[in-house]
Amino acid sequence: MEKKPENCRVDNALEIIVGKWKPIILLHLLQEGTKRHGELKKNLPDITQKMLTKQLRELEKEDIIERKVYSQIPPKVEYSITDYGRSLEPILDAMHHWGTNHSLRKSQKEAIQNDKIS
Amino acid sequence: MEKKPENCRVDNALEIIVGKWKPIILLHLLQEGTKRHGELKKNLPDITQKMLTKQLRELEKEDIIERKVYSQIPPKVEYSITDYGRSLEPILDAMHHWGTNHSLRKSQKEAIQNDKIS
DNA sequence: CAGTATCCTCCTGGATACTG
DNA sequence: CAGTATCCAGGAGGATACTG
Repeated sequence: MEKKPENCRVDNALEIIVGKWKPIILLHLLQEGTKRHGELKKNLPDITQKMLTKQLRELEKEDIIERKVYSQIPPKVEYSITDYGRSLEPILDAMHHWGTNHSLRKSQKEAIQNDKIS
Repeated sequence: MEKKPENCRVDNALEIIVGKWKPIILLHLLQEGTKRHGELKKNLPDITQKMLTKQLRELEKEDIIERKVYSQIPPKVEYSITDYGRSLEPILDAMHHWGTNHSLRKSQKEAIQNDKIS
């Protein structure tokens, strides 16, 4: 695996992960297992149905999640992480770890700023 | 560090890294050390000056890189990774690793498709 | 229940020209 | 050399209404 900048493949991973709701959707499926469309919607109160469907479809197209349709009325659709999708977990963990530390750092900086002012 | 989806901090990290040219800029600075504006431009043939400046400014604002200006004519400006920026390396490595494997996987899939057709 | 179908807004990124 | 200043196109994401 070449590490020279010219051979950068970071964007290949970013393409998959980037999307307003993709990381949080992946965390739900990774940590809580299979979920129905409606359950995800309930856990993501601010997402619209259109966006939820769109993000799920994009993840499905890349084999990150699996979509299982039950032909019944009313319809039932279940989403789950694929093995391949699970391979993203170290990346998501690393980002969550860094992100947690980053927000800490930011609030500390702001505290210092406020001290200076007062 | 809570790992429940509701406490997701992945986006905090994504915000910093996402940007058409940020990952590759970071790799250059991480792996080749301090660089002048013009050197980066030369290594990134397709970037416009406006975009290069914009991406660098955004990284600087987050303390990921440092900008050092030499007051002389003609001007000289050097960019380098900060210690804090270096803390992103595990994330970038993980994404590069995953991304390399992902493009391999994709080309294998395409090969299978072509076999089926012919 | 789990979607489509429209319409709309904003923001990212690019082309191009100019400057201390 | 290392930037600004404009102008512009495309796409991501959202609001809302409808449907098998």
